[in-house]
Amino acid sequence: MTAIKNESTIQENKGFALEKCPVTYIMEKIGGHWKPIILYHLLSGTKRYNELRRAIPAITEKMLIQHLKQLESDKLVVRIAKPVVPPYVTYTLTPAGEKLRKVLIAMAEWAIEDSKDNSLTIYENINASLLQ
Amino acid sequence: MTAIKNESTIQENKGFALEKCPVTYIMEKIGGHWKPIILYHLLSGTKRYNELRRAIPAITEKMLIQHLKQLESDKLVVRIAKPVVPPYVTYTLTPAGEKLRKVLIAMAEWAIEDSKDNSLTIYENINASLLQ
DNA sequence: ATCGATACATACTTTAGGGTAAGTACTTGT
DNA sequence: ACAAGTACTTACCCTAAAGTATGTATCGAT
Repeated sequence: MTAIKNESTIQENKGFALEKCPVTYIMEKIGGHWKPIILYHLLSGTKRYNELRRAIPAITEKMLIQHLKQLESDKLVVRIAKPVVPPYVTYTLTPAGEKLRKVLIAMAEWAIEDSKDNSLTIYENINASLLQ
Repeated sequence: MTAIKNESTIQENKGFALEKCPVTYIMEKIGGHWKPIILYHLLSGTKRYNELRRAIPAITEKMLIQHLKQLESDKLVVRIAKPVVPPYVTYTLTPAGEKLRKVLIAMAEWAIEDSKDNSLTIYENINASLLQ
């Protein structure tokens, strides 16, 4: 109707959000489905490319390498390639990446607790449906 | 939980990942661009729908309501609607949602530190009330 | 009588993320 | 001779997520 959606430039708003909201900031760095998983596996130390692949069987090679490159350009991991054949490439957390440990561990802890609580409520729901 | 048998290798792998990887689990709940931001704003207490809108100017109404509903069905927030006109609807963290405080604060703290190190933008310090 | 405020709903379109499948280069093992 | 292992790269496709733009219900206020 007469309502003119006045969301001026959404880019402007996004800029504003990025300036003021740290959660938005971290989402730009570790958002997406795979990045936290990759980082989580790197918490236990330097890993070769194929070690990561095997540790995360559901990821495709394209996704793995793509996100590794993004993490590298965001200075969260370091890529070290030894000039040998066959290739020997390792990925290691930078100090900034290491500092994500607190975040990732907090995530994992929450997940473990929540999945416990949730399986309880699932059982409750099953019981409830059986009682109807 | 027993994995659902599936012909697809990918689905099987995803099931495996979900079973074994808590980080994957939490990504299913708070993954995506907007959810952590919404949850972060709810840390400071119950908010009306429009309060959230104004707090997150970059989000569209569709995204906001969509994610609020998902968060509700994942038992992370509670929606309470007073039967009045004009509508009065509030969103509050559940106990499970409250437990995300550690995760979200860790995220925010990391973001502030990292952005300083990158000397991009100096953020204002987090609202102290969020840290209690 | 229309307006504005609230809290949504919904049809449509666009975009970005992710998946599939194939190829590359180089060398050791059989 | 050729397969196997390593660490990628690239072209193509498909879907799910996100954005755009509207509509809806109700009431008091102007």
